Amino acid sequence: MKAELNKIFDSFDNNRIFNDKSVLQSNYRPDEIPHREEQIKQLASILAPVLRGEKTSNLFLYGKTGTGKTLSILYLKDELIKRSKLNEKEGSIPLNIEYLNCKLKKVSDTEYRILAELIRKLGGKISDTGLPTETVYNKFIEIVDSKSQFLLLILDEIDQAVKKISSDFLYNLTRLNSELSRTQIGIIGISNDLTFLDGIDPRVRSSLSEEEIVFPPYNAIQLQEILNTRSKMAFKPGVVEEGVVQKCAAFAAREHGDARRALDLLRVAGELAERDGASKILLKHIDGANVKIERDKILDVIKTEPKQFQYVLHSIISISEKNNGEPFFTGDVYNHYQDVCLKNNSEVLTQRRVGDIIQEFDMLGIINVRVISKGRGGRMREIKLAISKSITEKAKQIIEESLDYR
DNA sequence: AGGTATTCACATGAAACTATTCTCTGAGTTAGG
DNA sequence: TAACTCAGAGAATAGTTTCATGTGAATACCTGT
Repeated sequence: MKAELNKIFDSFDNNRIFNDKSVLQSNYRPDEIPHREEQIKQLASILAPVLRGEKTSNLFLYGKTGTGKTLSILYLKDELIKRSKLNEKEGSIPLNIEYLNCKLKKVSDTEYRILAELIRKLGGKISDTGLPTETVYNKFIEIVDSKSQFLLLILDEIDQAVKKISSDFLYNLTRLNSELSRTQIGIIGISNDLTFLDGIDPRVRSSLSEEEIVFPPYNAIQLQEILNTRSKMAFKPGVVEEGVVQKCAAFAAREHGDARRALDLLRVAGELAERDGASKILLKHIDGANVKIERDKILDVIKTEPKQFQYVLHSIISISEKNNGEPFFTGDVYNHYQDVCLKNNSEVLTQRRVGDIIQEFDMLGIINVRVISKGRGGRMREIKLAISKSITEKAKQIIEESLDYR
């Protein structure tokens, strides 16, 4: 045993693969952002007026995940702040830029919490709950207006937030300036969803997206370049086998040019190679990484789902196994789910709710769902599992463990 | 045959309810001067 | 009299339930030829 352990530790000790793994992690911010020069220039020209103390247009950034939106805006934020420090002189109005990701767990997805988080970032104190939203607004205004300044609010993944909150939130945001006397606020929204603004009140839309910038996906060649630069820093020389980078890029290009995904692939492939004790990252490690990422993502979701979701999912998996992958319907799931609940002495949710849960699994990509009508046979969702057998097995096991099943 | 009307089995939407968590307020209690 | 405690009122949220209404197409039911 000891010998084995030592062997494992040794192999990690004389790490032959990684030089600096953090370069491949998603929070790493490179000095250069390749292939985004155009967007950054646009951003800069739109935002530059703040340096002269003029109000900027509100701005909206679009682009799929992993197209460098966040990276670019953060880069520009730093540059602007640097520059405004430089320009600072008597009587000039200070510039403040705050970045907030609306999707983070602690921010969750309520108007209240977004504001509270902003207040905290601005140095105020506010409790997590219990106060009327009104109070939080007032506090926010008070703190922003306590001294004169320019404030740029960067709201990342704002579409996620608005999905949950009513779009009144956006309306309130756009009106904020009229409530403030000494401070000017500019809003920069970031959204993954290109159609996001379609369903929004036109007045809000026009004032919120006075300017828009679209971040197109990277193509395979651009991805390769990005990967090459990073891999030079991340790995020791010569460990990346010929074609590995190309393959990573190709995988990610297929997924709407998601650079984050490509970097993840490369990193996980490196980790797999390391664990294998291999001296090089081979093509097969990429395939392994692809599977592993997918698997971890899904299993992680399953683990964190609440009890009732797990019962429903277990039912879905059981039925799917019985049906040999043939699609089945809402009613089947509900019946099975009822049995499961009764057997486990758990309360039984209504069909209405279970329907919603099924839909949420669809959104998570665990199942595929389609509403079909079978004429007189009724109208229901056709359900198919969207994950491979090895994952369902594991998922079932996890659920049974965590629920003390049956 | 061709055209309506029905009907099934849910989907989808809105509103209301429940339990929990948190703040704030003010009454009552306590300890120190 | 100041400091402390503690119950009760209000708010917000997540997760539901209840009630109401909507839906796509296979089938049943007509209709006139």
